[in-house]
Amino acid sequence: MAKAKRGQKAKAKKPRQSSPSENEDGPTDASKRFNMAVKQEDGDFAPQQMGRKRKRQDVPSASAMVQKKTTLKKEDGEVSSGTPRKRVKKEAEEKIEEEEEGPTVSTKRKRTKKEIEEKEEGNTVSTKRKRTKKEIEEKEEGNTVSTKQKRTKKEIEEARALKIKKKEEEEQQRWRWWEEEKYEYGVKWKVLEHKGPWFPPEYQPLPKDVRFYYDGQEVNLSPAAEEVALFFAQMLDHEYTTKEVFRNNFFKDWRKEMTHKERVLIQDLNKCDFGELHNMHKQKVEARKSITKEEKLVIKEANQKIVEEYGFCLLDHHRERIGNFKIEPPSLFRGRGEHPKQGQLKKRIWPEDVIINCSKESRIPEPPKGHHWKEVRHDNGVTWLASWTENIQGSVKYIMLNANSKLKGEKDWEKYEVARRLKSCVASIRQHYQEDLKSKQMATRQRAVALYFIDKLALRAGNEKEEGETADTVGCCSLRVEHLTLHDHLEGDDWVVEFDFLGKDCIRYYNKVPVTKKVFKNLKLFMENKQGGDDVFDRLNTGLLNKHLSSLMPGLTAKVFRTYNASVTLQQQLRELSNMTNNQAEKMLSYNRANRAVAILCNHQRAPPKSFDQSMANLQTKIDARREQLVLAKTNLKEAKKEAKSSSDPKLQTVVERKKKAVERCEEQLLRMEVQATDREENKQIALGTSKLNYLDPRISVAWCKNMEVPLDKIYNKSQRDKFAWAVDMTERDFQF
DNA sequence: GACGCAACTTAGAATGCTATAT
DNA sequence: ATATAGCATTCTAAGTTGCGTC
Repeated sequence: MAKAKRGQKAKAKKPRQSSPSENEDGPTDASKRFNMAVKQEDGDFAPQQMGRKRKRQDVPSASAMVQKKTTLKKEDGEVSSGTPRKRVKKEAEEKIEEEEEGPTVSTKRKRTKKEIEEKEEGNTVSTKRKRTKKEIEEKEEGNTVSTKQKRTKKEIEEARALKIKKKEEEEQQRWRWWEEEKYEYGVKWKVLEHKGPWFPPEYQPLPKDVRFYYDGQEVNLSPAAEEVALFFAQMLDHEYTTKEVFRNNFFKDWRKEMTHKERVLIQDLNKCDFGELHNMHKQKVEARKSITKEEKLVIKEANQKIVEEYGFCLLDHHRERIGNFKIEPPSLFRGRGEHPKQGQLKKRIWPEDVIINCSKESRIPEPPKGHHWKEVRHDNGVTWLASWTENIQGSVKYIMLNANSKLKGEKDWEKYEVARRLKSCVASIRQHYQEDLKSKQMATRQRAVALYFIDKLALRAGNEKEEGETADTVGCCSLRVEHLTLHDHLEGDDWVVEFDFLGKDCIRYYNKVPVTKKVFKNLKLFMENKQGGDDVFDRLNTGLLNKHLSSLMPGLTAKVFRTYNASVTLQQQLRELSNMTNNQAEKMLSYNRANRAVAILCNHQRAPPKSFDQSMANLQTKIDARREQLVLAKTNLKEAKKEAKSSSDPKLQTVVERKKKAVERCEEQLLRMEVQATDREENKQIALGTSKLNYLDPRISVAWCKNMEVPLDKIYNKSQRDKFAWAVDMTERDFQF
């Protein structure tokens, strides 16, 4: 069934071939401009945000990159507050460039202390550590009973020993797969054994006193209908349940789960009263919050048991953690953005739906009692342990290994090696697509412009999507005319392309980019005589693009450019921003700034935290209070000065000094808080984690830590260190991406 | 070369946990 | 002792890519 795809290439009107003269740019400013950009560093064409744009921030009239990329999501007709906010943001950013350390210092300091303690005392349970700390204090005060002291000392020692032992054990157990020879192509493992996935518990019907009403009348729902009703009731506080599409999809699927009788009765969602179900759920959540320590421990231990049993597998004689060993429980589908399928029932997965993959000679996992697997296969050409087909999109879901596993790590390493290979040939590739901008073939020109965007702006490839199956999002190749606005001149720049579209996860990409004359002219040509809904690149798709790329360099695809430009940007920014003479907090600041530059380049955003406005307001009241305090301190100082002048008492002079100090301290604190506020505002919508985890070659960071003498755990937490163990182990300080 | 699907990476939101502030 | 903030972890949706098929 060939469903209509948005922007059918065949339908799009064929743009006429341009005459050569029309596109002959000649050695104009355009090419000079481009060359300038190309010349960034090591002959690298620095990506737009960090290269050209960032530089231009210094020019007063130029607006900062951050502000250009307005980050609001386009949802529910929420209008992105473009300009007014931008101004604020720009000032904010400039300040941060100088002062960001305020908040960073404080949080970092805290962590440092904590971590030092961890190091010294061993990886003890927090309660233990707390007690120890307390007791040390008591000891210092000389208030403690001697027996207690002794125990404390002993405890500390024991804990320390335990930690060291544990660390050693961990190190010893770590599979140093990166020192082993790789398997032949296509072979992912030789032996794979596991227990199969963990299944969520079956539905437990509600107690009788929790009732559902239809049209004011109590209805005793069948278990199947009740389960689905509860999914909806649990979400009542969520915005989803107010959306028309969500409600309709839910209601339609819910009715499918009803008995005939129920279906006849329940015809209108608006007449459904889920109040008691909703309240029960809320109470449960509350109850969970206020349980005792003991109960918490019991739950924790039960969870640990599950992890112990199902959370690991044996891969080629090494115990490896599984990333997602739990079968996804049934629920209402929560698509991102305006997803046409939001609210549909995501059905319960039974063992009968699940395919198991393991080695022949291993112990085959046992299906839950009374059930059987859909299939057991032994395919060592794939990495998954189990899979099932999900009912919303009909796509396959997999159970795979954790990021710290060999299978994932090796692939990750490979990814960065491919990106590094791109580094050595990126110059010629750029030259190549510059040439292609003048091609007689429309398809070639389109490919060249698309590549230019992918390289310069780190856009994703942009596959075609089936209309009506997913939210309407695009990437580079699937850009439509309505997503671009061409400006011959804009804000002092020539040939500016204004991008405004929803990308992956319905994250808005908004950017105004000065491009070369050739690119600009080509775009005009591509968009000529087209409607807003037509594809800009009607002769291009990701397959064609990637085919071309792989002919330029083995393994090269569109997404390699993202990895490459992200990593290169990090390295360059680190070199530019960090300084050995800085203190640790300042070094951390430069690292985070470099990281942030990449996040901006890759357009990694998050929704502002729920409590954002509140915590912002709290901070503001603190600032106001401090400000008042400062005024008071200043008047006090004046008074003191006056008195000191009119009297010859030398004591008064010291009073003046003291008051002066107080004013200074107050000013300092005020500044720090203001910077913190600015920083928080700035980071409101920027997510650093994704780039750190997926785009930045960890060896750059490891080498930086070594060179800067910053402990690695300042930039990578435990799981990140585990994921990047290969890089931590092999990277020397002279590593260059 | 278009298409569909399998397999895998990348993504932000939701939730959980812990240290710190009150 | 409790509330809160902020980071870590979990969850699963949403991308990219390659391959087989016609």
